[in-house]
Formats: sequence, C-alpha cells, structure tokens
Amino acid sequence: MVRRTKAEAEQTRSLILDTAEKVFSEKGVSRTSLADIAQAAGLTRGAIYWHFANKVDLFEAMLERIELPIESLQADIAEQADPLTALRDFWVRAFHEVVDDEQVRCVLSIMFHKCEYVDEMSVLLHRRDHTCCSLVEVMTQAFEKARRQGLLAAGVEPGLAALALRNFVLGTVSDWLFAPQHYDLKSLAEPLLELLLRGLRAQPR
Amino acid sequence: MVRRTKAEAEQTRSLILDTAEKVFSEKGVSRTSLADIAQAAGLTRGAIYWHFANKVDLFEAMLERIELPIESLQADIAEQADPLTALRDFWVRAFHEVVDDEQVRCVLSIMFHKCEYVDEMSVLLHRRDHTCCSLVEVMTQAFEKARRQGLLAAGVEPGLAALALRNFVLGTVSDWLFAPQHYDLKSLAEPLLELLLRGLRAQPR
DNA sequence: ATTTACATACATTCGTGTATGTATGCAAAT
DNA sequence: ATTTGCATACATACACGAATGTATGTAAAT
Repeated sequence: MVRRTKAEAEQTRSLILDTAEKVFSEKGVSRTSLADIAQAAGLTRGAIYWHFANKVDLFEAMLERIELPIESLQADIAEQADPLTALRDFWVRAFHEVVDDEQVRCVLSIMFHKCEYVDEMSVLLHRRDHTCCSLVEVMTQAFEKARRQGLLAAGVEPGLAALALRNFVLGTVSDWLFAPQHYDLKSLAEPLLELLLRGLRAQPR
Repeated sequence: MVRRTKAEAEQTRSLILDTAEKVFSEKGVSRTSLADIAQAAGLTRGAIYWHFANKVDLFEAMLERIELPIESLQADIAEQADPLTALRDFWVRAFHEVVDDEQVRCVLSIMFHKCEYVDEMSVLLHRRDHTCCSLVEVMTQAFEKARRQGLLAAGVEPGLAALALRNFVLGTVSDWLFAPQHYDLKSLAEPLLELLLRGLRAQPR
C-alpha cells in the first residue's frame, strides 16, 4: 500500500476503529496489542501510529463514536405529556438499539466487561462518571415533573426513583451483554421497564 | 526471610491474597505484575510462585475467598412467611455488607470494574454466569411462592420479576462501587429495594 | 538428610515507541 | 503541460523495558 488520497486515509482510520472494536471485544483491551489490531485490519502498526498517538488515544477515539443521547431524553421528557411513559419509551428504544446495532453492542460490551477502570483510563472514568450523573439528574427532573402532574405515586422521592431506574437500566444492559443468549432483550425490554415503573405511577381511583 | 513453619507459610499465603486484593483494585488486574504484589507484600516473586502457579491461579484463589450466600437466600425464602420481604431483607443485608466489609467491597470492585471478562479468565466467566443464573432461579421461586400466597401483584410474572430484581441489584452494586462517594448506600439500601418491590406487592383493598 | 519455604539470578518473550524508508498525491513554479 | 518540491500515508526496522517462567541457591524445620 502506498500514498492514498485524503478520503482513503479517513477510510483506513475508520477501518482501524472498526477493527479495534472487534478485537477489543474479543480479547479485552489490555490483552490486545496494536499489532493484533493492525494485523486484523490488514495493516501494520505504522498505520495505527500515524492516525493515533498510542493505544489509549485509539481507545478514546473509539469511544467518541458512540454516545448516549441524553439531550434527546431531556427533550422527550419536556415534550411528552407523561414523563414516566417518555422514560419508558426512551429506554425501550435504547434497549432495542443495543440489540440491533452491532457497533453499539460491541462498544458497550467493551465498556462493561472488556476493560479496566483504572487511572490510566482517566477519560473513560470521567466519561462514565459524567454519564451516570447526567442520567440521574435528567431522570430526577422527569420524576419531579410527574409528581407535579400528579402522575407519581405518593411517597416516591424523585431522586431515589431516578437512582433506582439508572441502576436498573445499566444493570440490565450490563447483565444482558454478559450473556445475551440467556434471554431476548428486545421482546422483554418493555415488560421489564413496565414492571419497574408500575410501582411508581400514581394509582387511579 | 527463610523457611517458616507450616502455619507461617499459610499466613504468607493469606498475606499474598490480601495484598493482591488491594493492588488489583488499585491498578487493575492486567496492569499489576506479580512483582507489584510481591513488593507490596514485602516478599519476592519467589514466594508467590511457591504458593500459586501464576497470576490467573492467584486471581482465582482470591475469588474463592468470597462468595454470594445463595443457599442462605434460599433458606430465608423457605422459612419466612413473606418471600418478598425475605428478598428485600436479604439484599439490604448484602448491600450493608458491601459497605461495611472492605474485603467484599474490594473484591467486588475488582470483579465489576478492574478486570476483563475474556477467554483467559474462564473460571471468572463461569463463576459469574453461574451466580447470575442461580440468582434468577432462586428469586423466581420466591416470586412464585409469593404468588401462591396471594402476595404478588396481579399480572407480574415471577421469572420476569426475578430478572428485573437481579439486574437492579447487580446494577446498584456495580454503579455504587464505581463512585461510592456519590451517595450513602447503607442508608438508601432499604428505600431503594422498597421502591422496587412496592410495584410487585399485591395491593390491599 | 531431606524437604520446605522462600530469595535470587537468568533467559526469553512480548509490546511499545520511535526512527527511518518509500511511494504517492498535490501544488506551485517554470 | 511538465517538472520540482514537499507533505502525506503508510511500511519496515530497531532499541528498549517490562513481565514472565524457570532454574538455582539457601537456611531452617522436620
């Protein structure tokens, strides 16, 4: 291979990132060398070092390509009449995306089970921390809105409910990715979330 | 240091395991060398290689020292009148133990955030898989018993409820261990679980 | 005297980072 | 329209440290 055009170079960059997702998810981040990724991509380490400073830099670039659409969740909550249903639908869609989108599934399984949260990965640490906090904040707003509308069951604290829902959602994705063959997340997504939310909705009388 | 008595040797074995817990949880499993552990324990690699075949063997021995008391949960469910309350109390105690017992906290944080679930760690993989399945089985029995006793809300499938509760519980422990300073799990353990279970209990009328 | 419980020393492998080589695309100068 | 020059996009080669596994040494316990 020799000098390619700019567009082709961008293509090999994407190829490296695509390959990294696969190899990382198979061998784990720390057990895969840059030579492993290069070989799997049909390149050499030279190509990787041209596009990325080192393995951590490549890993971070890989993470950058997917993100949780929190603003979208916030918009859903603001727009829709029933914030609890908005929450449910958002997470059902998210679960469906996890099942259907191989890239999302791959990267999430890396983040949950194929990497180590240590100092060296400070970007990863802060990303996850930030996402966790944002989720609780936005979902707390949803439960507060529900309470104002009389849609929240009595005695349910919005902050606590948001915490519980976050833990449940992340736990569900994590556990399912660990053993996807154990059950069909796509068909159980809505029933599972409805089970959680049924106790939080105000009882009609 | 030279030849110690049998009891002293067992003591250094424990020292190695204790030290491994700490160093693994600080640096991550794959980033810590056996030299790191030996130095932190005031020993040399020779001592580690005497007691363990290699790092994976040491890691597995470390895991062996803690286990989830599933039989205890099964007994609680069988003995107590209200299986849902038994479930709640069991997990509240478990959460409290996570907060109070440094060893448990340390090893769980390693299992959740400081190691990679890849082929090489097949023992770890099977352990986690087995624990997850057992949890769902035992808790399904609890929900089935509750249904027979008329304590389960209508329309709640025991298997689905067990799955939801497992995901919630593991997600909660995982998320809290990731950032323990964010909230006090000890005081929130019961409210969180009660929040989950309130929707699953039969409504009195 | 032999085995135990380590410490020490050594060889080898593996991964990284960097330095260098090299063929090509592109842009300006002629 | 060529040619010239340089930057680009990699491949190749090399040097280094780190970690592993093993072989050997050694003093004490049995």
